[in-house]
Amino acid sequence: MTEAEFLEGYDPGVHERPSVAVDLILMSVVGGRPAALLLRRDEHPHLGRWALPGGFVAIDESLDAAARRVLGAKARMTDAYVEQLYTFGAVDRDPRTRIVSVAYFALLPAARFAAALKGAPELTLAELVVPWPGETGGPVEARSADGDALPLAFDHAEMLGLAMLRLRGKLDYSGVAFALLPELFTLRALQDVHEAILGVRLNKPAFRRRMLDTGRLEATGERETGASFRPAELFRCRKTMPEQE
Amino acid sequence: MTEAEFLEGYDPGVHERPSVAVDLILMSVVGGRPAALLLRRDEHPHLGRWALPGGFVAIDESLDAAARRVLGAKARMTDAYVEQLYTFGAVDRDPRTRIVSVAYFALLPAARFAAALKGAPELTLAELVVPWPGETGGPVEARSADGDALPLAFDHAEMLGLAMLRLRGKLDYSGVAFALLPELFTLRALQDVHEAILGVRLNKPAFRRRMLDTGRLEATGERETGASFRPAELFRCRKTMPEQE
DNA sequence: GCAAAAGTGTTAATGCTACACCCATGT
DNA sequence: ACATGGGTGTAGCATTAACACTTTTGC
Repeated sequence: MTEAEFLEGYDPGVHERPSVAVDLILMSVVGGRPAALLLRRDEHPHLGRWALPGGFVAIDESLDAAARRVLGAKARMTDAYVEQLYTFGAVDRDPRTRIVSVAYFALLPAARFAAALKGAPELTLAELVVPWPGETGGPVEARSADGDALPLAFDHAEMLGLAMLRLRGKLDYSGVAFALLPELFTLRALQDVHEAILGVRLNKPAFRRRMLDTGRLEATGERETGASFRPAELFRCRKTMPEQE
Repeated sequence: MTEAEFLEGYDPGVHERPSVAVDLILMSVVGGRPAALLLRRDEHPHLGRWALPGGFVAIDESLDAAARRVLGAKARMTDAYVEQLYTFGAVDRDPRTRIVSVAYFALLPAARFAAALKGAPELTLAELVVPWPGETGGPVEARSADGDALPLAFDHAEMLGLAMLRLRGKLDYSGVAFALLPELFTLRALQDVHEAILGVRLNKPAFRRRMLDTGRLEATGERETGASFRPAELFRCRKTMPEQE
């Protein structure tokens, strides 16, 4: 029997299958703090709690494609830095039925974050309360702009915690920071992003030199405008795609 | 309507669902080289090629539990360091039907690796051919002890590549190296593991000091036996579980 | 001129590399 | 005694942290 003949007669069987979903952690740094976009659940289960945007994976759709589809449908976004984070598969993580969820994070510059909020008013900006320092990747709390706690649905607090941990880990060797900044940015803005994610204050001269020495930055000669003091030079990330993993 | 009433009446629906599987990368360092255990496929598809041990996730079984079940069933192993690696979800990754596969890796000391091979003779030891240096986490080739190429089934070469990359990344901050060594080990053995995974030669005195300074090692006072030269001291990893992620 | 933040130079501390050397064991 | 690898000390080099300082803009 050839492989083609085998496939012809293959019966996928009837064992019960879990549903497969993707959940999207739309992240940015807003006002010097890490933030994510959440949806208020208006149905059971976890009615009234806050959840990550997500959706089921179609049978003819790859996981990555599903993540991008959700990005477009829920946040009206096309291009963004998207990366798979972790797959959550506890049996009772969703009380309705068995759902295995592949968590992705998408990194957005603050401006496009705000635009997404405008274009999709059902989304809410949540500031992430990360237990600095020495955090372990455990659950992270969310808080509204007013400071109110936003109780999270399902295992989404764990997802946010893991996303923060991954981000921290990749910060200094993989251009993720640039995905959180506009095309042109100042070194100060880059430092702010690093400080927000790491949760520590960094030394300015050391940080500048470290960044410039990586060779990933390209000076534009342009200057920031609008400040009432010396305008900072604008840089651009050299065209090396932030490599996966 | 309360949440309980909602769940009572919930209909999981009839949308077509992918199968969910786990694949297990059983890794060790054997003879100074990274190695994994593979199974020869004796059925279509990919008949005659080499595959990672795996299995479908049952409807009432968490992903982690499925990985441990496969570990026990295919390798007659109970305790090992097991960690989720990545989830592979391309539509056509398996020609039979849509299968989303969650890859895990399990790290074993060389001795238990050999024991697994004995207890499960259908397994084959494969040496991993990693393109040093500057590898990107791309596909990795496997080779038998005799040096013959072992063509891999499905996307398992990508899984092996990603496992090597992850291992490399976690080596210096997360006790993964200790999971590849027996309970008691010499500093030379620890260095051999590091060199095998990183693919570079390390400086002996610097490596010793770096390891001792971490505080993760505990001197036992015991000595290695059987060598025809000065016996090395045996160390133990201090009881801090190798932290996840 | 003053305030505020950009940007630069200089020094100190730290960690790593390389090499040399001594130590302990079996033959 | 010697060969072999374990183990330690020291000096040189590179990277990084910390501080002080100069520069440039708006008011």
